[in-house]
Amino acid sequence: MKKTSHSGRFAGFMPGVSLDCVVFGYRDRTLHVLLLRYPHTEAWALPGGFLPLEMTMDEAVSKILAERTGVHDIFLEQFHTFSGVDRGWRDSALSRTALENLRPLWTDEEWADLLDWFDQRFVSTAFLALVNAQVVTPQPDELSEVAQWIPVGELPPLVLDHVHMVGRALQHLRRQVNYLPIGRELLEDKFTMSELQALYEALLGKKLDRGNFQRKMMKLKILVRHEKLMTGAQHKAPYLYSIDQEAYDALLEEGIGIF
Amino acid sequence: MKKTSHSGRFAGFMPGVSLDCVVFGYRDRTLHVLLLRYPHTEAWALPGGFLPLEMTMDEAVSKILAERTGVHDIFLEQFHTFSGVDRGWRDSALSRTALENLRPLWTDEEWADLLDWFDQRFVSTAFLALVNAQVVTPQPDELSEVAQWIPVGELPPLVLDHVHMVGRALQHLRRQVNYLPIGRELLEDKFTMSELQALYEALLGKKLDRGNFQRKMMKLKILVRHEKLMTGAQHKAPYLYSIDQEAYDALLEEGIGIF
DNA sequence: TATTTATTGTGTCAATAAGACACATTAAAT
DNA sequence: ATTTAATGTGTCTTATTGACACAATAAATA
Repeated sequence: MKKTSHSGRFAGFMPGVSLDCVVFGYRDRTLHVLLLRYPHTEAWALPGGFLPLEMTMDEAVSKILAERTGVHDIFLEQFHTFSGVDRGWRDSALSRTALENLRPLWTDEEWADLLDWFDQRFVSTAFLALVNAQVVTPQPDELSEVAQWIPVGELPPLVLDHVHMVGRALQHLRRQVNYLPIGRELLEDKFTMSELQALYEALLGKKLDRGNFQRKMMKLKILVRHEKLMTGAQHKAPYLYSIDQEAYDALLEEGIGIF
Repeated sequence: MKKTSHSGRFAGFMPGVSLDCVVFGYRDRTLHVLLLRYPHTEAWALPGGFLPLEMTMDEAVSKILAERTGVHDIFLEQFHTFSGVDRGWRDSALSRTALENLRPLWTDEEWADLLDWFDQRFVSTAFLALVNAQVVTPQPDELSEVAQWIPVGELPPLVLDHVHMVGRALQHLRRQVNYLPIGRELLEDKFTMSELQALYEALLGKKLDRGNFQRKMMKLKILVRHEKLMTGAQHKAPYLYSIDQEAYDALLEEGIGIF
């Protein structure tokens, strides 16, 4: 197969093709997104990167996420490919500044190479993932100053069309809820019923009836009840539950409609 | 924005990026796919093409479909981006032959240019559409010998990973049925209830109860009943129905769960 | 003309699910 | 011992689903 025409640092990547990750994390009863901040700016971005010639997107996106944030071994699902005509780093002041602040990291030659690469229009395929934000602590890479969980309701300025990407990812997720029992990836191994309910309420953006929620979840037969959790709070101690992996997988096969 | 490095015939396109259309048509109570056959071969393909630098994918895919098949003004929805490492025309004997049979159409110079272009690895975003196969008659373009409706159950050999694309499109469609009342695009303006039922059965691949189907569709309040259809057959004449556009659009806003 | 045939519109009935809310339980504070 | 706040569970009404029955009817047949 023909080699790309780009040389230097980016010779091994498909030109004009990029990947971005919308990683949702759950913490403090709120849905968060994993964002990177570029040095010396207010410009944040989704973790993303480019497609190596010898990798599929699914392979590449896992690698990119691990390299840029340290987050690894999670399930990423493609949800949309963004192809705006002006999808390029030169297009907005925000992304241009973010790029220029990286200047000190490279030699003149590298910088010219890099500018050339970033001057392209990129078509970007976006992936979606769910993790437990209490357990997963992202680490920024050399390109970013901060890697952080940000509540979806309080998004800072993002480069390119990344705000739009987060919106589409949320929309996709809310539809998914009807097909897949979500929770395993976002919560601790053991959790209370009200924690699970709070998660669904955060995802769906609406209140649910407590009694009905409990009945509905138990009828799925994927929850196992464990010992009670003694929090020290002045009320009845809730049971802890966990997800039965086998039953869960079996349910995924059929697909279900809840809510 | 930086220009692509390709010259000649393909200078105006994003390198390594392509688009494909899975157009489903309904006819004879069977779901069909629109396919093109390349000259002097048994190699069929989905209508596809490349992404012009100045177009979004949504704009480009409509243009491509119109140019390659004459099918225009239909709603195409992106459903997946395929990124196999070996997605290239040189990868399989079938697609290589299909390409070589086009040799007579070009001069030596054009041919070299073309080979160079087709030697790339392509990342392809696939779109999905629904039309009434009785009304829409596809016309092949200069690259293809035949443009034809083929039943989804009888797919011929397809180039690249196009079989896989059709499979994913079908899967996507079956999930969509749960959210959107499909039918408007696939049937005539007026149709009988059993025609509508047959369509759903073709899409879902399973039989549905006649009485319950009728009740369920009527409860959606998007069907308008018209005069009876006198076919001349020896049985009670069925009513004709059509879809109330306003009610239909309103329902799309909310989203529904049926079946 | 009366009867048969194939298909259609609608009705019924039991089983199941959804939504709203009530009530008793319980760990800790008072 | 009583109160408090949250939890587990039950109940009741209303919708929804799935399976099936039955009458209506346009044309063919006798």
